[in-house]
Amino acid sequence: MTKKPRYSRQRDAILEILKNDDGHIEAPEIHRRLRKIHPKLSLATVYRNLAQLESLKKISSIKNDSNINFFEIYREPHHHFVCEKCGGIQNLTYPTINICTSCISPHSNFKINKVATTLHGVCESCNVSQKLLNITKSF
Amino acid sequence: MTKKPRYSRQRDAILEILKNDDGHIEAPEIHRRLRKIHPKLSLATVYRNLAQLESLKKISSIKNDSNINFFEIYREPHHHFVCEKCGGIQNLTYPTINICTSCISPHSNFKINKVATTLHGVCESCNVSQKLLNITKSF
DNA sequence: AGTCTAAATAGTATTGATTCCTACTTAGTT
DNA sequence: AACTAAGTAGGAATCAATACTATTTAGACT
Repeated sequence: MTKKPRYSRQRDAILEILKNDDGHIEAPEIHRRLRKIHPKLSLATVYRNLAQLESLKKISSIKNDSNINFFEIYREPHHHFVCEKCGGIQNLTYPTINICTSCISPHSNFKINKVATTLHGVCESCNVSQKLLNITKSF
Repeated sequence: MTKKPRYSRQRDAILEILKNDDGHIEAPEIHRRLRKIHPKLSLATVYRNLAQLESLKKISSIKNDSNINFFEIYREPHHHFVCEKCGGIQNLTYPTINICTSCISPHSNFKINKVATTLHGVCESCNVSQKLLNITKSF
């Protein structure tokens, strides 16, 4: 149905960055990294290709609480942890829970494309530095 | 710890709107509705109070795929359905699954504040109108 | 290996929800 | 009644993301 997109060096490089990173990266960070090799790469190109790659299911995206979009290479469904302090995102490595598709069945005319379970809170490193700060304050 | 905020007619009116609506409302829509009674109400005031009410756990918010924030009166934890077409949000009325807190236990230094499960797809009314459109096209 | 064209890009302008800023108003305490 | 810290109105600023436009290029077809 959807035609295979034409090759582009830029898109390839963007995908390569995401393949070789096990974290979640923002578009401007991808842009920054690639500028070292492709000095003329435009940020708009990064955004356009990320959107295209996502619609091709080669990558996936998740937003933190500040609405900033983070990208990762496509992986089997999993959950995310979003830090409210630093805005960072981490994958949670425990079995996915496939609960929703059956539960939604009463709403038979809905079309479900994605089930996302996201935990919001304070990540390990922010939590530790918060504790240290509290100790300091108590003096 | 946190001091009780001073009374404000505006904040009260915002909370009242949300109490009397079982859906999910955007800030500008709340602003629009209240302007009829409070013609001088500022949109910034609406946003500021919504943020405050949320931190007091009196309301909760959820973003659709276009990053638009929707607000509802605080209810027991439940899941949401976000429509990719119209951007609308609906509550899913089936038991919440409390899976995550135990699964996250290996990450003992994390602080978990919220577990959000959100389904993304096409809602009933958008799905129906899509089907009608396809029938029309086939002529 | 040259021509053609739709897709992709670079660079910049624009958008739009949300937040910031500042002078003014007001709840509620003394 | 005066005081003051919290709240407000109105408009400016922010900033991630998208739109726009002239230029470049993948890759198909002679």
